[in-house]
Amino acid sequence: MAPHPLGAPTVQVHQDTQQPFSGASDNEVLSSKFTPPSPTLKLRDCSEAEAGDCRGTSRKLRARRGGRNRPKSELALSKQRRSRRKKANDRERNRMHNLNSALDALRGVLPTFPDDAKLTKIETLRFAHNYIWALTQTLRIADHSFYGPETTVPCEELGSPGGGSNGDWGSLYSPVSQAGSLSPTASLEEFPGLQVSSSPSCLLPGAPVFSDFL
DNA sequence: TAGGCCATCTGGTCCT
DNA sequence: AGGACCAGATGGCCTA
Repeated sequence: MAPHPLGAPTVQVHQDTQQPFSGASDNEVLSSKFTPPSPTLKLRDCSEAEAGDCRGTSRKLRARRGGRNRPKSELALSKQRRSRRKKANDRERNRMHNLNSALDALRGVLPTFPDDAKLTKIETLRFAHNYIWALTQTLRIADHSFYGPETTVPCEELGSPGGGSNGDWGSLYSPVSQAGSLSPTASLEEFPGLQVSSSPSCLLPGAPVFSDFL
């Protein structure tokens, strides 16, 4: 598997994610939702097994075949399916917990106030996306001012990703602006390197105008 | 109460 | 064969 940009190994997996259901066992969960195998399974089992088994193979033949290939009873098959499903559910649960841990880690590095409502998943992703873009633009502007202090950066050059349409990028801080719990300017107080200007101009070296991103 | 968000289960598909 | 990943379904919780 290719190395993950987020650095999967650094993601903390909490104990409770490893054993998430201390209260109710998986068996309880499964038993409450488990749906019995479909009636068609019986037919399939028969077709999967050797035709002779369905027509009544002699005991001698079955005995000679040995334990491994011995066709399992309906009960055993059902047990096996249930066991596999249970294991798959556990893995899926852990996988989602890992995903949520990574999202939490991402939330942790995004500039929000402690009393802000927790960003939803989609908000976190959009915010991170736009935040990275904003930081990238800041670096670009910093480069411009480094090589030429008098240099100004036209708005067109700063154009937002995706061709400058406001589509995706209209959502910079949208999570919070939509929720009303975090304004762009408020969050930017935590960015020492970033300055906010109410002016529509993009010509302030080193000062990205976040209102242009909105 | 409707709508949004979330966790979980589940079956399908692809890969090793 | 078994694991990872994905998307749909479902039900619970919370808030406007």
